[in-house]
Amino acid sequence: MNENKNISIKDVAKHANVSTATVSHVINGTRFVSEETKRKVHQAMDDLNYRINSVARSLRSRKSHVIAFLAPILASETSNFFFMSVAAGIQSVLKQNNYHLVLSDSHEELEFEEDEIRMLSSQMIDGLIMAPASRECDYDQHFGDYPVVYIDRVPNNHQRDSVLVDNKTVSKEAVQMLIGKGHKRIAFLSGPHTLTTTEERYEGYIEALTEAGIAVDSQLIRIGEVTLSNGYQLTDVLLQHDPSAIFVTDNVMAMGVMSYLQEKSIRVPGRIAVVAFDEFQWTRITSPPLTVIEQPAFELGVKAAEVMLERIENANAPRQEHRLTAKLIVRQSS
Amino acid sequence: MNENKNISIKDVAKHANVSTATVSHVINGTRFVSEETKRKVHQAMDDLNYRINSVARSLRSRKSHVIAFLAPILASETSNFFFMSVAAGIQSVLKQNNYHLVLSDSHEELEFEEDEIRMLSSQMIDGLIMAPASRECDYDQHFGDYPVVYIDRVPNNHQRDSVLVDNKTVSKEAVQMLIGKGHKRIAFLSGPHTLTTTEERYEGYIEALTEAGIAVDSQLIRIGEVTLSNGYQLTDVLLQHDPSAIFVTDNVMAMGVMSYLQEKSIRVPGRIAVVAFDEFQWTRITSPPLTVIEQPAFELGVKAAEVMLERIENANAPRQEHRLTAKLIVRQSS
DNA sequence: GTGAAAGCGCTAACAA
DNA sequence: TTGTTAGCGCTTTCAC
Repeated sequence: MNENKNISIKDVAKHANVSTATVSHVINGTRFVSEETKRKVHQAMDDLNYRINSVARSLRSRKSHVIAFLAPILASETSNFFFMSVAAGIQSVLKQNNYHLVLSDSHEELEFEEDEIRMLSSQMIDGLIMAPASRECDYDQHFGDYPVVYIDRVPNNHQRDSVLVDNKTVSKEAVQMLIGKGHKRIAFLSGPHTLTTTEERYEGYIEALTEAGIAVDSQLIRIGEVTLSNGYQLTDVLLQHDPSAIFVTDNVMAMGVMSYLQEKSIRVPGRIAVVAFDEFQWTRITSPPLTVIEQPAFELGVKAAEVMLERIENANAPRQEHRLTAKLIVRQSS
Repeated sequence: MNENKNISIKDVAKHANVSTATVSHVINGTRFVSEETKRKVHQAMDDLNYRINSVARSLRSRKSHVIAFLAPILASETSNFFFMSVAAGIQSVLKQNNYHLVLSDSHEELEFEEDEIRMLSSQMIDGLIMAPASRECDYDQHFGDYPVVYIDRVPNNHQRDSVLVDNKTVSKEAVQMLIGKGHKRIAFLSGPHTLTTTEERYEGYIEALTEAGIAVDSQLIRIGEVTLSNGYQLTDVLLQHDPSAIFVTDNVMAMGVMSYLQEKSIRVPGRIAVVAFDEFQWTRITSPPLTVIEQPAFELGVKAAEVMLERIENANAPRQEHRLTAKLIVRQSS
């Protein structure tokens, strides 16, 4: 296929009349080499079309300069965009620091996730950034000897660095905004509380109500599988309890909500106001455009990568937990 | 962090009182080992919590069992979902065959792409599946000594396997459907023809018109940057030329179209019909729900992975070009 | 300023 | 049925 068959550092050394050590040092800048020798080596590398074999390099140096990102990126069209933005953020700082990113999918399922961790652990990675699929799992027993940074969510009782969104604060803010507009019966629609994120959003909702002296009505709280059709059905159920607003903590469910309201010609926000999580392009073209909470996905990735690199530098630095602020974007649906 | 410091095959061998060769063969099933010995070896591996070092394994065996997928996965929230579905398809067959998938982002930019190819080529991959960002580039000079399968699009004059969507046929079908409903002035809105996909869709459009004896009106054809706002603006321009239908070959532009029509309260399909590319969940919740062309993204990935594995098996098999059929989903917008 | 050589953890040819 | 050992391509210590 290509003439770059098996050109090794040895061939380059021979061609340039130097030792392999010198070639290696030229490549890595790890010790002084005279200009003249450098020139010869570069010449030889060009002539032979030499490409470093980073597998051999990793084996010897015990560093791969590869960071893995494990998240439910293939799971659904919504979660995948959030995590892809996170990935883009991670990538941007890794690239600057000469690290590489490997994306790995967890399917949001524990079993898949463990498989991937096993695989990654044997591939020699220098670090793992992950959005755990479960709070309950004891991940530590699966990890290899590399730093781990949790992103977006964390498992219970973990001892690692983490970079999270301040879900509670922004959820509270959103609900308070609704309360400020006179809403008293505010429904809460979300996926199961198996993730710390969902739980935190719930807490924000409860706190806003409580502080405003509004009684929490369990009829207005619905938890269910995160699908469009489930959002649709639960909206139907919720409407029987006469809410004047719905706070949906998931984007896909929000589509279900909107499709229900549209189909039944229920006026938004006249009859019912809607606030949803996540800013996607489609939230601007619903009728009316949606009020949403925009999560700093890219920045989450940037921060996580920064934390990772710091951790690699200094294994003993104190543990960090970062909370990034999300932004409420008020549009016509509320 | 973890007690699995440096357990090698050697430690296992010592612990089990066998040779490293035996351990290796137990792991890989590459030659007969007595049950008794196998048991001892497994025992030792468990005791020591041994994990294979696949870097060493790759170095020695010159196979990594890793396939890379290079595509514009981080570029935009739309393209990314298409390619993530492709990735899921690839993943599903690789997993069954004990291969691993590494996702790599091209940003839809040649420079990024070359960077990634360079990096991948030094990482010892067994194959590369890619959606080239450009038709013009001579990719072959960048590739290493592994098979390459093009997916979704191909560069000019390539000599590789490819797995593509039958864009022309389905586009033609869509336009014919519009013609069948009496439309004569059908607008065509797309991104630049730098990708084979866009070009093929254009050909389908032209062919449908021509065969129906409808003159092609260049005023009804608009090419532009693939963004929501550009879709919005070009719709405004197009409407000055009185089309009764719009065929948009890109999903993000379609959002722009819909947002314009909605904002100006233009009836769909009464005043203007809309057909767009790609089936996303949001296309079901626009008013009215969109008629779209659904690409077999997952199947594309499956096929590409299959072709790749065949190619790895047999480097000299004849070159394959596969065309998968896309599906027109007629909903209320047309 | 540069070279020789050991060895990372594994696989596989050869030997027994 | 199993063991011995060379060597994959690189980095890095030690020596000069």
